[in-house]
Amino acid sequence: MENLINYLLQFGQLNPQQIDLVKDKAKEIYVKKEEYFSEAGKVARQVGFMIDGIMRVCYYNHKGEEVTRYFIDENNFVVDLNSFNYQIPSSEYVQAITDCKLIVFSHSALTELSGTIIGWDSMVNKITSKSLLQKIERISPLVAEDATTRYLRFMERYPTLTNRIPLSYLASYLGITQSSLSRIRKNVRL
Amino acid sequence: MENLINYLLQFGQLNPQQIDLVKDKAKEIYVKKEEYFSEAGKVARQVGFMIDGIMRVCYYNHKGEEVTRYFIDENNFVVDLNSFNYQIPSSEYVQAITDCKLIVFSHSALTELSGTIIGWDSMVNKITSKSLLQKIERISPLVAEDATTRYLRFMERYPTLTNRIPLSYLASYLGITQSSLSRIRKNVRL
DNA sequence: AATCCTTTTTGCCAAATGGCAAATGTTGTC
DNA sequence: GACAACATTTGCCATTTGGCAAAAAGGATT
Repeated sequence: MENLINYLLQFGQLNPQQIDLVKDKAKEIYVKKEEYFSEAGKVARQVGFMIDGIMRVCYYNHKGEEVTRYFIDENNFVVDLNSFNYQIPSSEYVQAITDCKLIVFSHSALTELSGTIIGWDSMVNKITSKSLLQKIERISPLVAEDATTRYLRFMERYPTLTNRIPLSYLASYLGITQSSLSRIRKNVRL
Repeated sequence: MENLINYLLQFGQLNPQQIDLVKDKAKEIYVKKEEYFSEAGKVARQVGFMIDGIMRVCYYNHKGEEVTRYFIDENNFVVDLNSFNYQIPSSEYVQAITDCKLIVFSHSALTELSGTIIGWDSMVNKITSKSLLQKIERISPLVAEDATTRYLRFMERYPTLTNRIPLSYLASYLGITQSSLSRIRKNVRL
């Protein structure tokens, strides 16, 4: 819980009372490996803050292939924003890659915090835009660089992850086939 | 100006008084083709709402090549968010592709609106996250699909643009070379 | 250890894309 | 119209990546 509070304090001020308000609304949950935090076709009910573990966001493209859009690790929020904000059915899946522990808030809890804490909206604003911009920064270079570079960059960003996730997830994230990734790995090892 | 107000009203309510407040802070400017709306190394001073014209956001990758990250057309906000929000030097360029007319707000103007209009932050929130999500939605498929598909999708999204922008901008946006794009065009024409 | 199942690696060849340079086309200026 | 400057297309060939199927490697269960 302290992790979450520290994270929030980076984006604005909260007095002890307000911190208690936040804590009151928070709930700790666990999501087992392979299970979904939110699913396509359903409304995202909660926003989560990752305490432990890794998740991924994926969808099915027009060819029916599963594509991993991004990975989310500790000390980051995980949420299907479009679905959560407007409480409409989602078009993507958020799935635990490892066993995960997270702190969650329901939609109504956040609405209440927004009404109770002055400056809450501004904090949410900063957190949202920072995290979305980060995602863009991460995806963007994937378009312009060759596959080997993309793989190397991924290893820099998620050094501990590279060998803990299925090859297929990583390949679809990088926009290449499993075999290509396997070959690239071989070359990089040499 | 009406375009802007209508756009804003999609994301929240404003009474006539508040609309006047917004209009008071707004300023109309023109940016000529090829000129920059904001530049790498400088602090983004304003956020703009595109009335007329097209801009692009670009940066230089580690190989020194110019890469177009995205295009912005009419009835959308254009801003280097990271630089503008924190008033820090930017790392990318926002450049007019055609002559542009836009309505702009300074950073301080927005701060004032945030303090004056109840619900303003929440509107900004919605607009920001919607537009960033849209960018992600647009970039994401570029990673997974082949070059021809990317080009066709681009034409669907920006039908009027395809033949008005330099090949090089579009190629770098799609993550391919100019020659490849030229060849793809030829094939598509057939 | 033997079996089954899944994931990863590999081989083979085809298709897509890149790199480079020359040719062609376009635009604006005098 | 002639020219220069710039943008686009094309040819040639090398490199990268994909598609498919078989082999190898790893994991879990009995």
